[in-house]
Amino acid sequence: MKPRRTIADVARLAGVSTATAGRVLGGYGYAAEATREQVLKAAHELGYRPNALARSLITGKTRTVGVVTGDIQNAFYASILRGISDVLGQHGFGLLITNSDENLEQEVRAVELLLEKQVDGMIVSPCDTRGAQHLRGLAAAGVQLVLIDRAVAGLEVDRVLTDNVAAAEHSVAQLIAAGHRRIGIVAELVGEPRGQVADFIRRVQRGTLTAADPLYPSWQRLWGYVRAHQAAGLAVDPALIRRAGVYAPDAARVQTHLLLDLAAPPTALFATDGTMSEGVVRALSDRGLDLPRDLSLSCFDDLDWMGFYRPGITTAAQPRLAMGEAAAHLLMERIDGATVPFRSVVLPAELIRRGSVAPPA
Amino acid sequence: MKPRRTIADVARLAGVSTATAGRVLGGYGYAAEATREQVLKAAHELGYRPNALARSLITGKTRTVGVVTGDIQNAFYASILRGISDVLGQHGFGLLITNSDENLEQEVRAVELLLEKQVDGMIVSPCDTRGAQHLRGLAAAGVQLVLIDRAVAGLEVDRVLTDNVAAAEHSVAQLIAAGHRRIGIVAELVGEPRGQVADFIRRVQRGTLTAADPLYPSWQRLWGYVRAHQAAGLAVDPALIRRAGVYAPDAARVQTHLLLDLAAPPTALFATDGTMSEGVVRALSDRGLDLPRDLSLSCFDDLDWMGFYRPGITTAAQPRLAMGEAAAHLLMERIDGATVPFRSVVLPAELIRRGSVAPPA
DNA sequence: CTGAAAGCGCTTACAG
DNA sequence: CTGAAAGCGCTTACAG
Repeated sequence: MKPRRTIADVARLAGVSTATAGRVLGGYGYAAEATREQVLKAAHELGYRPNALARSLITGKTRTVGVVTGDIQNAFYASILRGISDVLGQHGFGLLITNSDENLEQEVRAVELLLEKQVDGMIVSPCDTRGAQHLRGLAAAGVQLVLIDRAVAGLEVDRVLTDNVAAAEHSVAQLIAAGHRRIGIVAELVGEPRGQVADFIRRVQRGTLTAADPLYPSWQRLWGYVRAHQAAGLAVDPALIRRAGVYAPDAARVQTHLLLDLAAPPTALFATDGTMSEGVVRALSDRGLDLPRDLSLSCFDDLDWMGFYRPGITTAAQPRLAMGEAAAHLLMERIDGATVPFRSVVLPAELIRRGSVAPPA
Repeated sequence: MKPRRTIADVARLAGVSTATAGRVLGGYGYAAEATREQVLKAAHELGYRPNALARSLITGKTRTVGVVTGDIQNAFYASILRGISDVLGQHGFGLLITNSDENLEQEVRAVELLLEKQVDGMIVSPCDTRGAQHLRGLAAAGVQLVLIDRAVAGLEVDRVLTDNVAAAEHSVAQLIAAGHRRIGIVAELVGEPRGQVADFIRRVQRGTLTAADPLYPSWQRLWGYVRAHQAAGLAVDPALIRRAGVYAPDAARVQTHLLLDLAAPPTALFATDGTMSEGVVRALSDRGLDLPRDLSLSCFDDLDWMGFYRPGITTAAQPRLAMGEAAAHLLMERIDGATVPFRSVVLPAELIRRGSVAPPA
C-alpha cells in the first residue's frame, strides 16, 4: 500500500517550504511563476492529491452538503436528488445522502451523522412538520438548512415547495368541469389523528385554515380538493375521501377498491401523489377498467409510465428536477455567505392533460 | 453563530485532560467509571458533538463510501443505491454519491473528488470496461473498490453482476418456445464500433467469445439472444437487431418503430433493460398495439409499471436492491480488513412471466 | 487509570 | 514573494 503524498513531500522535492507549496497547490496566496512551476512539477511527479480533510479542519468548510429525504428509490426523491446533485456538482461540492423512510428517529440520526461529518449545509424533506427540534438552531450553529417539499411550523429557513393547494384545486376543478359530481380522492394523509379529516374539511370550508399551517403535501392537496368543490357549489362526501395512512402503493390500491365497491361509487378519481397514483392504477388494472370510459382519473406527479399507459394519464406534474435545483441554489447562496431574509420558493405544478379524463358515462 | 464545542472544552469542564476526555468520548482506551460519568455529563451540558474530520485525519478512515453510477434518477441505479445505503447505514457509514452520465470524463472527475474526500472505499458502475486507468491501483493505494453491474478487463476487484447471458437466453428461449421465429431485439450496444455487431454475432456463433471478455450488459444480453437462437437451430437475422447507441428511451422508441416498419416485421420483441423497455412500450403505445395479440414482448428489469401495464409485462427481473446490498457487503468486508482473493458475485435475473407473451397470430 | 506531548495534513497570520 | 511557527480537533504512543 503506497503511502499518500503530502504537501511536505512536494515541498521537499520542489525545494520550497510547505507554506509556499501549500499556496500554489491550494491556490491561495502568491507565488513567483518559477516557484509555482517547480511546485506543480513536483506535485505531478509525486502524484500528489490534496487531502480535503486537513483543509476542511482548518477552514471549517467541507464543500459537502447532506440531504435527507424519505426514500431515494422513490422517483420523486430520485429526481430531486438529481437536481441537487447537478447544481452541487457545478460548484464542486460533494453530496452525502440518507433516507429517513419518513421516520423521525431515522431522520434525527441522519442529521446527526451529517453534522458530525461537518457538512456545510443540508437539504431536508422533514417527516415532522411541527416539532423538528433537531432542525432548529442549525443555521445559528453555522450549518445552512433548506427545506424541500415540506415546511416546518415556525422554522424560518429557505424552502422550496409545490403550490399543492392550487394544483389540487385545478385538478379537481377540471374533473368537475368534465361533469363529475362524485370524485374520489386517495391520499396519504399521515401525521394527524384519524378523526381529523372531518374537522379538517370543516376548517377549509369555514376558511379558518391558513397558509401558515404547516401541512403535509397530501393534506394541502385535500384542501385543494375541498376548495374545488366549494367553488363549484358541490358538497363534499366524506365517503369519497380515502386515507392510505402510509407512503405505499398497496395502501392506495386497497382504498381504491373500497371506493369502487361503494353503493354509489365515484365516477372520477384523484390521486394525490406518485405513490398513490401507482396504487390507484394498480387497482383499476386489477379490475380491467377502461379509462376514461368506465372512470376518469387525474393523478399527481408525472411518472414515466403516465405518458404511455393508455390512454395517457392526466396529471399535475411537479417540477421535481427544478425543485432540487432551486433548493441547491438557495443553499449555495447561503453557504457563500448570503444573509438575505429567508425565502420561500413556491413552484407551480403543471396540469398535463392526457387521455384519462372524460365526461361521466 | 455559537462556536462548536471541542474535546478541550469538555475536558476543562470535567476537570480532566483532553486525552482522557477523548478516550471516553471516542470510546477508545480505559476510563474509571467516575471519570467517564463526569466527562459524559460535561459533554452533554456543552452539547458536544465529535468532529469526524479531526478523527479521520488521524485514523486515516472516514467511514464514508463513494458511489459513482450513471444516473441516480434511473430506477435501476436508484434501487442499487438504496441497497447500498441500507447496508452502509447499518455500519454507520456515510454515502457520497455522484453521477457519471455514462461519460468517462465525468466519471474520472467523480473518482477524483471522492479520493480527495478520502473515502474508505467506492462502488462504481464503470462506463468504460477496458481502460479505466482511474480505477486501477485504487485498492493498492488503500481505497477499496467494488464494481457493480459491469466488469473491467484485467481489473481484479470484487464485483457484483447479473448473469446477463443466461437471463437473456432464457427470455428469448421463452419467446421461441411460444412459437416466435422473428424476434426483434432493442439494445443500447454502446462502446463498440458500429460495424461490430455482425462480427460479434459470428464470434458468439463460433464460440470464440469468452466470459473473460469485459462486455457491457447489453452486449451480454445480445449474446444470450444469439445463443437462444443457436440452441433452437434458428438463424439470426441482423435486420432484427436494433442498436439504440445511448441510454435513452426515445432512442429505443425510434428503433422499435423502425423494426415494426420492416417488410417482414418481428412477431415478438426483446428489450434489454429498463430504459430500452420504456422506449419499446412507448412505441407500442404510439401504435395502439395490443399485447400479446398483435405482438409479444419480453423486457428486462422489473419496473413498477410492468406489473400493472396491461396485460402485465413479462420481464427478466434483476435483483437491484440485492445487488446494491451485496456490493456494500463486499466493500464493508474489505474495509474491515478482509484480504481474501477477489470475489465475483453473479446474481441471477428471474424471469417473471406475466401476460405479454403468447403464440404469434 | 490518567496526563503531557507529539502529530495527522493542511492553512493562516506574521515577519522578513 | 517566501518561510518559520502555530494551530484546526482530534488520537496515539508513552510515561507514570
